[in-house]
Amino acid sequence: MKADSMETKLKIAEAAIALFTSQGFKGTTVRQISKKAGVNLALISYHFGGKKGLLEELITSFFEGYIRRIEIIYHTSNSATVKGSFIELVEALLIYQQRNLPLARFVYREMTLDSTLVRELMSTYLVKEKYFIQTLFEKGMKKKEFRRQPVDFLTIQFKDMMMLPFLHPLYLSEVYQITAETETFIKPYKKWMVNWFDKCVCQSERRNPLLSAVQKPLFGSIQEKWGS
Amino acid sequence: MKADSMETKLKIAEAAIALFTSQGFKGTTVRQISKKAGVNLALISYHFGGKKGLLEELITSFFEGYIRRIEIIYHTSNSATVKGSFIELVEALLIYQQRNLPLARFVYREMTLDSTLVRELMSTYLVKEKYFIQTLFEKGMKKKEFRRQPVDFLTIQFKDMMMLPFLHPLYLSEVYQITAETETFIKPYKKWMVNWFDKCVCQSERRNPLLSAVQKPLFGSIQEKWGS
DNA sequence: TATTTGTCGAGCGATTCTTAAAGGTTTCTG
DNA sequence: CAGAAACCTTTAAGAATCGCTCGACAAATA
Repeated sequence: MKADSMETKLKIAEAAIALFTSQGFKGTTVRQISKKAGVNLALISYHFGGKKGLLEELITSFFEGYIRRIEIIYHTSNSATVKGSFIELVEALLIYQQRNLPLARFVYREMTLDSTLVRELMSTYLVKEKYFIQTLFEKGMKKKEFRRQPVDFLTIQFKDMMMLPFLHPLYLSEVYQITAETETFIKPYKKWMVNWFDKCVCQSERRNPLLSAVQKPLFGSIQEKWGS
Repeated sequence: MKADSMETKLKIAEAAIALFTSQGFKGTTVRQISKKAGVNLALISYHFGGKKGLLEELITSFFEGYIRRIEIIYHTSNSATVKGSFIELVEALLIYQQRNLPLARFVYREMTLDSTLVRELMSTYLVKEKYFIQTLFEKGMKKKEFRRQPVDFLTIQFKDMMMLPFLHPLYLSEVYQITAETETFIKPYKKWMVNWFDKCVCQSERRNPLLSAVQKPLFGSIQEKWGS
Protein backbone atom coordinates (compact mmCIF):
# COMPACT_ATOMS: atom_id res chain seq x y z
CA MET A 1 0.00 0.00 0.00
CA LYS A 2 1.29 3.39 -0.96
CA ALA A 3 1.89 6.09 1.59
CA ASP A 4 -0.48 8.38 -0.25
CA SER A 5 -3.22 5.83 0.01
CA MET A 6 -2.67 5.47 3.71
CA GLU A 7 -2.99 9.19 4.06
CA THR A 8 -6.32 9.39 2.27
CA LYS A 9 -7.59 6.49 4.32
CA LEU A 10 -6.70 8.42 7.43
CA LYS A 11 -8.29 11.56 6.12
CA ILE A 12 -11.49 9.67 5.48
CA ALA A 13 -11.43 8.16 8.96
CA GLU A 14 -10.89 11.51 10.62
CA ALA A 15 -13.64 13.22 8.70
CA ALA A 16 -15.97 10.33 9.39
CA ILE A 17 -15.27 10.42 13.12
CA ALA A 18 -15.99 14.13 13.28
CA LEU A 19 -19.23 13.83 11.38
CA PHE A 20 -20.44 10.64 13.06
CA THR A 21 -19.79 12.27 16.40
CA SER A 22 -21.90 15.33 15.86
CA GLN A 23 -24.58 13.91 13.57
CA GLY A 24 -24.60 10.21 14.26
CA PHE A 25 -23.86 7.39 11.84
CA LYS A 26 -27.19 7.35 10.05
CA GLY A 27 -27.30 11.13 10.06
CA THR A 28 -24.09 11.36 8.08
CA THR A 29 -23.82 10.80 4.33
CA VAL A 30 -20.84 9.47 2.46
CA ARG A 31 -20.92 12.64 0.41
CA GLN A 32 -20.39 14.75 3.52
CA ILE A 33 -17.49 12.55 4.51
CA SER A 34 -15.84 12.72 1.12
CA LYS A 35 -16.30 16.47 0.99
CA LYS A 36 -14.91 17.08 4.46
CA ALA A 37 -12.00 14.76 3.79
CA GLY A 38 -11.36 16.41 0.42
CA VAL A 39 -11.43 13.03 -1.21
CA ASN A 40 -13.39 11.40 -3.97
CA LEU A 41 -16.66 9.74 -3.08
CA ALA A 42 -15.78 6.34 -4.45
CA LEU A 43 -12.69 6.07 -2.30
CA ILE A 44 -14.75 5.37 0.77
CA SER A 45 -16.09 2.19 -0.71
CA TYR A 46 -12.68 1.42 -2.12
CA HIS A 47 -10.84 1.67 1.18
CA PHE A 48 -13.46 0.54 3.67
CA GLY A 49 -15.85 -1.47 1.59
CA GLY A 50 -18.68 0.97 2.04
CA LYS A 51 -20.11 3.13 4.76
CA LYS A 52 -20.93 0.21 7.03
CA GLY A 53 -17.41 -1.15 6.78
CA LEU A 54 -16.06 2.23 7.75
CA LEU A 55 -18.22 2.21 10.84
CA GLU A 56 -17.15 -1.24 11.91
CA GLU A 57 -13.48 -0.53 11.39
CA LEU A 58 -13.66 2.61 13.52
CA ILE A 59 -15.54 0.98 16.37
CA THR A 60 -13.38 -2.12 16.38
CA SER A 61 -10.16 -0.18 16.44
CA PHE A 62 -11.44 1.84 19.37
CA PHE A 63 -12.34 -1.21 21.42
CA GLU A 64 -9.12 -2.99 20.54
CA GLY A 65 -7.09 -0.16 22.00
CA TYR A 66 -9.44 0.12 24.94
CA ILE A 67 -9.28 -3.54 25.93
CA ARG A 68 -5.56 -3.71 25.35
CA ARG A 69 -4.98 -0.99 27.92
CA ILE A 70 -7.08 -2.81 30.47
CA GLU A 71 -5.29 -6.08 29.85
CA ILE A 72 -1.88 -4.54 30.17
CA ILE A 73 -2.65 -3.06 33.55
CA TYR A 74 -4.46 -6.18 34.68
CA HIS A 75 -1.47 -8.38 33.95
CA THR A 76 1.47 -6.14 34.72
CA SER A 77 0.33 -3.79 37.45
CA ASN A 78 2.77 -3.93 40.34
CA SER A 79 0.81 -1.80 42.76
CA ALA A 80 0.83 -2.98 46.34
CA THR A 81 -2.91 -2.50 46.65
CA VAL A 82 -5.85 -3.28 44.40
CA LYS A 83 -6.85 0.33 44.73
CA GLY A 84 -3.48 1.21 43.29
CA SER A 85 -4.17 -0.92 40.25
CA PHE A 86 -7.52 0.71 39.86
CA ILE A 87 -5.98 4.13 39.91
CA GLU A 88 -3.55 3.09 37.21
CA LEU A 89 -6.51 1.84 35.24
CA VAL A 90 -8.46 5.05 35.72
CA GLU A 91 -5.58 7.14 34.53
CA ALA A 92 -4.84 5.00 31.51
CA LEU A 93 -8.44 4.85 30.37
CA LEU A 94 -9.09 8.54 30.93
CA ILE A 95 -6.10 9.40 28.80
CA TYR A 96 -7.01 6.92 26.11
CA GLN A 97 -10.56 8.16 25.85
CA GLN A 98 -9.51 11.77 25.93
CA ARG A 99 -7.08 11.21 23.09
CA ASN A 100 -9.88 9.63 21.10
CA LEU A 101 -12.63 11.82 22.45
CA PRO A 102 -14.87 12.20 19.41
CA LEU A 103 -14.42 8.55 18.51
CA ALA A 104 -15.27 7.47 22.03
CA ARG A 105 -18.37 9.62 22.10
CA PHE A 106 -19.80 8.26 18.93
CA VAL A 107 -18.89 4.67 19.76
CA TYR A 108 -20.63 4.89 23.11
CA ARG A 109 -23.70 6.41 21.53
CA GLU A 110 -23.83 3.75 18.85
CA MET A 111 -23.65 1.12 21.58
CA THR A 112 -27.01 2.25 22.92
CA LEU A 113 -28.66 1.09 19.74
CA ASP A 114 -30.04 -2.38 19.19
CA SER A 115 -28.32 -4.04 16.26
CA THR A 116 -26.54 -7.29 15.64
CA LEU A 117 -23.28 -5.38 15.41
CA VAL A 118 -23.80 -3.93 18.89
CA ARG A 119 -24.62 -7.33 20.34
CA GLU A 120 -21.48 -8.78 18.82
CA LEU A 121 -19.32 -5.99 20.17
CA MET A 122 -20.81 -6.42 23.62
CA SER A 123 -20.19 -10.12 23.71
CA THR A 124 -16.61 -9.74 22.58
CA TYR A 125 -15.33 -6.57 24.20
CA LEU A 126 -17.66 -5.52 26.98
CA VAL A 127 -17.96 -8.96 28.49
CA LYS A 128 -14.18 -9.06 28.61
CA GLU A 129 -14.06 -5.61 30.17
CA LYS A 130 -16.58 -6.70 32.77
CA TYR A 131 -14.50 -9.73 33.64
CA PHE A 132 -11.35 -7.72 34.31
CA ILE A 133 -12.99 -5.01 36.37
CA GLN A 134 -15.20 -7.34 38.33
CA THR A 135 -12.30 -9.63 39.12
CA LEU A 136 -10.33 -6.68 40.39
CA PHE A 137 -13.17 -5.65 42.67
CA GLU A 138 -13.53 -9.17 44.01
CA LYS A 139 -9.81 -9.36 44.62
CA GLY A 140 -10.00 -6.18 46.65
CA MET A 141 -12.85 -7.56 48.68
CA LYS A 142 -11.05 -10.82 49.39
CA LYS A 143 -8.06 -8.86 50.63
CA LYS A 144 -10.47 -6.92 52.87
CA GLU A 145 -9.22 -3.83 51.17
CA PHE A 146 -12.66 -3.14 49.72
CA ARG A 147 -15.92 -3.27 51.55
CA ARG A 148 -18.24 -6.15 50.68
CA GLN A 149 -21.11 -4.97 48.51
CA PRO A 150 -22.96 -5.95 45.33
CA VAL A 151 -20.16 -6.27 42.83
CA ASP A 152 -22.46 -5.92 39.83
CA PHE A 153 -23.60 -2.41 40.64
CA LEU A 154 -20.09 -1.49 41.61
CA THR A 155 -18.68 -2.58 38.27
CA ILE A 156 -21.43 -0.87 36.37
CA GLN A 157 -21.01 2.36 38.24
CA PHE A 158 -17.28 2.31 37.74
CA LYS A 159 -17.63 1.77 34.03
CA ASP A 160 -20.27 4.45 33.85
CA MET A 161 -18.14 6.99 35.66
CA MET A 162 -15.31 6.24 33.28
CA MET A 163 -17.59 6.79 30.33
CA LEU A 164 -19.54 9.81 31.51
CA PRO A 165 -17.35 12.72 30.43
CA PHE A 166 -16.87 11.28 26.97
CA LEU A 167 -20.45 10.41 26.22
CA HIS A 168 -21.86 13.74 27.39
CA PRO A 169 -19.26 16.36 26.51
CA LEU A 170 -21.85 18.62 24.93
CA TYR A 171 -23.92 18.47 28.10
CA LEU A 172 -20.89 19.28 30.19
CA SER A 173 -19.91 22.23 28.06
CA GLU A 174 -23.40 23.65 27.54
CA VAL A 175 -24.69 23.27 31.06
CA TYR A 176 -21.54 23.33 33.13
CA GLN A 177 -18.95 25.06 30.97
CA ILE A 178 -16.69 22.11 31.57
CA THR A 179 -14.64 20.81 28.70
CA ALA A 180 -13.36 17.26 28.78
CA GLU A 181 -10.79 17.92 26.10
CA THR A 182 -8.16 19.77 28.08
CA GLU A 183 -5.55 18.48 30.47
CA THR A 184 -7.13 20.56 33.22
CA PHE A 185 -10.03 18.17 33.22
CA ILE A 186 -8.29 14.85 33.66
CA LYS A 187 -6.58 15.69 36.92
CA PRO A 188 -9.56 16.86 38.94
CA TYR A 189 -11.75 14.15 37.51
CA LYS A 190 -9.25 11.50 38.42
CA LYS A 191 -9.14 12.99 41.88
CA TRP A 192 -12.90 12.79 42.01
CA MET A 193 -12.81 9.11 41.18
CA VAL A 194 -10.13 8.41 43.75
CA ASN A 195 -12.34 10.12 46.29
CA TRP A 196 -15.18 7.88 45.21
CA PHE A 197 -12.98 4.85 45.75
CA ASP A 198 -12.08 5.96 49.25
CA LYS A 199 -15.63 6.67 50.27
CA CYS A 200 -17.66 4.06 48.46
CA VAL A 201 -15.33 1.20 47.63
CA CYS A 202 -12.65 0.92 50.26
CA GLN A 203 -13.18 -0.49 53.70
CA SER A 204 -14.66 2.28 55.84
CA GLU A 205 -13.05 3.26 59.09
CA ARG A 206 -14.63 2.29 62.38
CA ARG A 207 -17.55 4.52 63.18
CA ASN A 208 -17.75 6.99 65.95
CA PRO A 209 -20.59 5.54 68.03
CA LEU A 210 -21.69 8.95 69.32
CA LEU A 211 -22.17 10.50 65.90
CA SER A 212 -23.94 7.57 64.37
CA ALA A 213 -26.26 7.47 67.35
CA VAL A 214 -27.31 11.02 66.62
CA GLN A 215 -27.81 10.50 62.91
CA LYS A 216 -29.46 7.15 62.88
CA PRO A 217 -32.95 8.18 63.97
CA LEU A 218 -33.17 10.69 61.16
CA PHE A 219 -32.41 8.36 58.30
CA GLY A 220 -33.30 5.11 60.02
CA SER A 221 -36.32 4.37 57.91
CA ILE A 222 -34.36 4.26 54.71
CA GLN A 223 -30.77 3.63 55.63
CA GLU A 224 -30.89 -0.10 55.95
CA LYS A 225 -28.10 -2.60 55.84
CA TRP A 226 -26.97 -4.21 52.63
CA GLY A 227 -27.84 -7.70 51.65
CA SER A 228 -31.26 -7.90 53.24
CA MET B 1 -60.40 16.40 18.32
CA LYS B 2 -62.16 13.15 17.77
CA ALA B 3 -61.44 10.09 19.82
CA ASP B 4 -60.46 8.11 16.74
CA SER B 5 -57.91 10.67 15.76
CA MET B 6 -56.47 10.72 19.24
CA GLU B 7 -56.14 7.00 19.09
CA THR B 8 -54.22 6.97 15.83
CA LYS B 9 -52.00 9.74 17.12
CA LEU B 10 -51.21 7.62 20.14
CA LYS B 11 -50.60 4.55 18.03
CA ILE B 12 -48.16 6.52 15.91
CA ALA B 13 -46.38 7.83 18.97
CA GLU B 14 -46.05 4.38 20.51
CA ALA B 15 -44.75 2.81 17.34
CA ALA B 16 -42.33 5.67 16.85
CA ILE B 17 -40.95 5.37 20.37
CA ALA B 18 -40.35 1.66 19.95
CA LEU B 19 -38.59 2.08 16.63
CA PHE B 20 -36.60 5.18 17.56
CA THR B 21 -35.42 3.40 20.66
CA SER B 22 -33.97 0.39 18.94
CA GLN B 23 -32.89 1.93 15.63
CA GLY B 24 -32.44 5.60 16.40
CA PHE B 25 -34.27 8.54 14.87
CA LYS B 26 -32.41 8.69 11.60
CA GLY B 27 -32.39 4.94 11.36
CA THR B 28 -36.15 4.77 11.38
CA THR B 29 -38.35 5.51 8.37
CA VAL B 30 -41.86 6.88 8.43
CA ARG B 31 -42.90 3.78 6.53
CA GLN B 32 -41.76 1.56 9.34
CA ILE B 33 -43.65 3.69 11.81
CA SER B 34 -46.84 3.69 9.78
CA LYS B 35 -46.60 -0.05 9.26
CA LYS B 36 -45.98 -0.84 12.90
CA ALA B 37 -48.74 1.50 13.97
CA GLY B 38 -51.09 0.05 11.38
CA VAL B 39 -51.76 3.52 10.11
CA ASN B 40 -51.46 5.27 6.80
CA LEU B 41 -48.17 6.84 5.90
CA ALA B 42 -49.40 10.38 5.41
CA LEU B 43 -51.03 10.54 8.81
CA ILE B 44 -47.68 11.09 10.42
CA SER B 45 -47.20 14.30 8.56
CA TYR B 46 -50.82 15.20 9.15
CA HIS B 47 -50.74 14.76 12.91
CA PHE B 48 -47.21 15.76 13.78
CA GLY B 49 -46.19 17.93 10.87
CA GLY B 50 -43.65 15.42 9.65
CA LYS B 51 -41.08 13.11 11.10
CA LYS B 52 -39.14 15.91 12.74
CA GLY B 53 -42.23 17.29 14.42
CA LEU B 54 -42.94 13.84 15.80
CA LEU B 55 -39.47 13.71 17.29
CA GLU B 56 -39.77 17.10 18.93
CA GLU B 57 -43.17 16.38 20.38
CA LEU B 58 -41.95 13.14 21.95
CA ILE B 59 -38.83 14.63 23.44
CA THR B 60 -40.58 17.71 24.73
CA SER B 61 -43.32 15.72 26.41
CA PHE B 62 -40.70 13.57 28.10
CA PHE B 63 -38.80 16.53 29.52
CA GLU B 64 -41.97 18.32 30.56
CA GLY B 65 -42.96 15.40 32.74
CA TYR B 66 -39.41 15.00 33.97
CA ILE B 67 -38.96 18.60 35.05
CA ARG B 68 -42.43 18.76 36.55
CA ARG B 69 -41.60 15.92 38.90
CA ILE B 70 -38.44 17.64 40.02
CA GLU B 71 -40.23 20.92 40.61
CA ILE B 72 -42.99 19.31 42.63
CA ILE B 73 -40.55 17.68 45.00
CA TYR B 74 -38.37 20.76 45.13
CA HIS B 75 -41.25 22.96 46.21
CA THR B 76 -43.36 20.66 48.32
CA SER B 77 -40.98 18.18 49.92
CA ASN B 78 -41.49 18.16 53.65
CA SER B 79 -38.60 15.95 54.56
CA ALA B 80 -36.72 16.96 57.65
CA THR B 81 -33.38 16.53 55.91
CA VAL B 82 -32.07 17.44 52.49
CA LYS B 83 -31.10 13.85 52.06
CA GLY B 84 -34.73 12.98 52.60
CA SER B 85 -35.74 15.28 49.77
CA PHE B 86 -33.12 13.68 47.55
CA ILE B 87 -34.47 10.25 48.27
CA GLU B 88 -37.94 11.39 47.33
CA LEU B 89 -36.45 12.74 44.14
CA VAL B 90 -34.59 9.56 43.35
CA GLU B 91 -37.69 7.47 43.79
CA ALA B 92 -39.90 9.76 41.73
CA LEU B 93 -37.45 10.00 38.85
CA LEU B 94 -36.66 6.30 38.79
CA ILE B 95 -40.34 5.50 38.56
CA TYR B 96 -40.95 8.12 35.91
CA GLN B 97 -38.12 6.93 33.75
CA GLN B 98 -39.01 3.33 34.20
CA ARG B 99 -42.58 3.98 33.13
CA ASN B 100 -41.24 5.68 30.03
CA LEU B 101 -38.22 3.47 29.59
CA PRO B 102 -37.99 3.25 25.81
CA LEU B 103 -38.77 6.93 25.46
CA ALA B 104 -36.17 7.86 28.05
CA ARG B 105 -33.55 5.73 26.38
CA PHE B 106 -33.97 7.27 22.99
CA VAL B 107 -34.26 10.81 24.35
CA TYR B 108 -30.99 10.44 26.24
CA ARG B 109 -29.27 9.03 23.21
CA GLU B 110 -30.54 11.83 21.01
CA MET B 111 -29.20 14.33 23.53
CA THR B 112 -25.65 13.18 22.84
CA LEU B 113 -25.91 14.52 19.32
CA ASP B 114 -24.98 18.03 18.30
CA SER B 115 -27.97 19.82 16.80
CA THR B 116 -29.76 23.08 17.38
CA LEU B 117 -32.66 21.12 18.82
CA VAL B 118 -30.41 19.52 21.41
CA ARG B 119 -28.89 22.85 22.36
CA GLU B 120 -32.33 24.33 22.82
CA LEU B 121 -33.48 21.45 24.98
CA MET B 122 -30.39 21.75 27.13
CA SER B 123 -30.82 25.45 27.71
CA THR B 124 -34.44 25.05 28.63
CA TYR B 125 -34.72 21.79 30.53
CA LEU B 126 -31.28 20.64 31.59
CA VAL B 127 -30.19 24.02 32.87
CA LYS B 128 -33.32 24.05 34.99
CA GLU B 129 -32.63 20.55 36.21
CA LYS B 130 -29.10 21.53 37.12
CA TYR B 131 -30.37 24.50 39.09
CA PHE B 132 -32.70 22.42 41.23
CA ILE B 133 -30.26 19.64 41.98
CA GLN B 134 -27.31 21.90 42.58
CA THR B 135 -29.32 24.12 44.89
CA LEU B 136 -30.36 21.09 46.88
CA PHE B 137 -26.76 19.99 47.26
CA GLU B 138 -25.69 23.45 48.36
CA LYS B 139 -28.51 23.56 50.84
CA GLY B 140 -27.32 20.29 52.31
CA MET B 141 -23.80 21.62 52.58
CA LYS B 142 -24.90 24.80 54.29
CA LYS B 143 -26.80 22.76 56.84
CA LYS B 144 -23.59 20.75 57.37
CA GLU B 145 -25.61 17.72 56.44
CA PHE B 146 -23.47 17.14 53.36
CA ARG B 147 -19.74 17.22 53.17
CA ARG B 148 -18.20 20.16 51.33
CA GLN B 149 -16.92 19.13 47.92
CA PRO B 150 -17.04 20.29 44.31
CA VAL B 151 -20.74 20.68 43.68
CA ASP B 152 -20.38 20.50 39.91
CA PHE B 153 -19.04 16.97 39.81
CA LEU B 154 -21.53 15.97 42.47
CA THR B 155 -24.49 17.19 40.45
CA ILE B 156 -23.19 15.61 37.29
CA GLN B 157 -22.59 12.29 38.93
CA PHE B 158 -26.01 12.32 40.52
CA LYS B 159 -27.69 13.03 37.21
CA ASP B 160 -25.59 10.40 35.53
CA MET B 161 -26.45 7.75 38.07
CA MET B 162 -30.11 8.57 37.61
CA MET B 163 -29.76 8.20 33.87
CA LEU B 164 -27.52 5.14 33.69
CA PRO B 165 -29.99 2.25 33.79
CA PHE B 166 -32.21 3.84 31.19
CA LEU B 167 -29.57 4.80 28.69
CA HIS B 168 -27.80 1.43 28.78
CA PRO B 169 -30.51 -1.17 29.28
CA LEU B 170 -29.18 -3.31 26.46
CA TYR B 171 -25.74 -3.29 28.05
CA LEU B 172 -27.22 -4.23 31.39
CA SER B 173 -29.20 -7.09 29.96
CA GLU B 174 -26.55 -8.44 27.62
CA VAL B 175 -23.57 -8.20 29.92
CA TYR B 176 -25.15 -8.41 33.35
CA GLN B 177 -28.50 -10.05 32.79
CA ILE B 178 -30.07 -7.17 34.67
CA THR B 179 -33.32 -5.77 33.38
CA ALA B 180 -34.31 -2.24 34.30
CA GLU B 181 -37.91 -2.81 33.37
CA THR B 182 -39.12 -4.78 36.34
CA GLU B 183 -40.01 -3.63 39.82
CA THR B 184 -37.26 -5.83 41.20
CA PHE B 185 -34.78 -3.41 39.78
CA ILE B 186 -35.96 -0.12 41.22
CA LYS B 187 -35.70 -1.15 44.86
CA PRO B 188 -32.11 -2.36 44.94
CA TYR B 189 -30.96 0.43 42.68
CA LYS B 190 -32.57 3.00 44.92
CA LYS B 191 -30.85 1.35 47.84
CA TRP B 192 -27.61 1.60 45.96
CA MET B 193 -28.06 5.30 45.48
CA VAL B 194 -28.94 5.86 49.11
CA ASN B 195 -25.75 4.07 50.01
CA TRP B 196 -23.88 6.39 47.67
CA PHE B 197 -25.41 9.35 49.45
CA ASP B 198 -24.34 8.06 52.83
CA LYS B 199 -20.79 7.37 51.78
CA CYS B 200 -20.01 10.09 49.28
CA VAL B 201 -22.39 12.95 49.97
CA CYS B 202 -23.25 13.06 53.63
CA GLN B 203 -20.95 14.34 56.31
CA SER B 204 -18.58 11.55 57.17
CA GLU B 205 -18.13 10.44 60.76
CA ARG B 206 -15.00 11.38 62.63
CA ARG B 207 -12.10 9.20 61.63
CA ASN B 208 -10.39 6.72 63.78
CA PRO B 209 -6.87 8.19 64.04
CA LEU B 210 -5.23 4.79 64.38
CA LEU B 211 -6.66 3.37 61.19
CA SER B 212 -6.01 6.39 59.04
CA ALA B 213 -2.44 6.45 60.30
CA VAL B 214 -1.97 2.95 58.99
CA GLN B 215 -3.53 3.60 55.64
CA LYS B 216 -2.15 6.98 54.80
CA PRO B 217 1.35 5.95 53.74
CA LEU B 218 -0.02 3.54 51.22
CA PHE B 219 -2.21 5.93 49.31
CA GLY B 220 -0.55 9.13 50.41
CA SER B 221 0.85 10.08 47.04
CA ILE B 222 -2.54 10.21 45.40
CA GLN B 223 -5.03 10.61 48.19
CA GLU B 224 -4.77 14.33 48.62
CA LYS B 225 -7.18 16.75 50.18
CA TRP B 226 -9.86 18.44 48.16
CA GLY B 227 -9.64 22.05 47.09
CA SER B 228 -5.94 22.20 46.42
C1' DT C 1 6.27 -3.19 -21.06
C1' DA C 2 2.71 -5.43 -18.36
C1' DT C 3 0.35 -5.24 -14.02
C1' DT C 4 -1.29 -3.74 -9.96
C1' DT C 5 -2.96 0.19 -7.23
C1' DG C 6 -5.08 4.55 -6.38
C1' DT C 7 -8.15 8.23 -8.03
C1' DC C 8 -11.82 10.35 -10.46
C1' DG C 9 -16.39 11.79 -12.76
C1' DA C 10 -20.71 10.22 -14.00
C1' DG C 11 -24.72 8.05 -13.07
C1' DC C 12 -27.77 4.00 -11.71
C1' DG C 13 -31.33 2.12 -8.78
C1' DA C 14 -33.45 2.38 -4.64
C1' DT C 15 -35.36 4.82 -0.90
C1' DT C 16 -36.14 8.96 1.62
C1' DC C 17 -39.89 12.47 3.47
C1' DT C 18 -43.40 15.34 2.08
C1' DT C 19 -47.48 17.08 -0.22
C1' DA C 20 -51.46 17.69 -3.30
C1' DA C 21 -55.90 16.16 -4.38
C1' DA C 22 -59.76 13.67 -3.41
C1' DG C 23 -62.68 10.52 -0.79
C1' DG C 24 -64.82 9.28 3.43
C1' DT C 25 -66.71 10.17 8.12
C1' DT C 26 -68.32 12.62 11.93
C1' DT C 27 -70.28 16.72 14.05
C1' DC C 28 -72.70 20.77 14.17
C1' DT C 29 -76.63 23.76 12.73
C1' DG C 30 -80.92 25.33 11.19
C1' DC D 1 -83.78 15.28 8.97
C1' DA D 2 -80.89 17.89 5.49
C1' DG D 3 -76.89 19.97 4.49
C1' DA D 4 -72.79 22.49 5.50
C1' DA D 5 -68.54 22.31 7.87
C1' DA D 6 -64.81 20.39 9.96
C1' DC D 7 -62.12 16.61 10.47
C1' DC D 8 -59.76 12.31 9.26
C1' DT D 9 -57.87 9.12 5.94
C1' DT D 10 -56.19 7.40 1.56
C1' DT D 11 -54.09 7.29 -2.94
C1' DA D 12 -50.65 8.79 -5.83
C1' DA D 13 -46.96 11.22 -7.16
C1' DG D 14 -43.41 14.61 -6.19
C1' DA D 15 -38.58 16.15 -5.54
C1' DA D 16 -34.62 15.17 -3.30
C1' DT D 17 -31.08 12.31 -1.57
C1' DC D 18 -29.22 8.01 -0.41
C1' DG D 19 -25.12 4.40 -0.96
C1' DC D 20 -22.74 2.33 -4.30
C1' DT D 21 -20.57 0.89 -8.84
C1' DC D 22 -18.76 1.30 -13.41
C1' DG D 23 -15.21 2.45 -16.73
C1' DA D 24 -11.53 5.49 -17.76
C1' DC D 25 -7.19 7.36 -16.49
C1' DA D 26 -2.69 8.19 -13.88
C1' DA D 27 1.01 6.43 -11.43
C1' DA D 28 3.78 3.45 -9.16
C1' DT D 29 5.68 -1.30 -9.37
C1' DA D 30 7.69 -5.54 -11.14
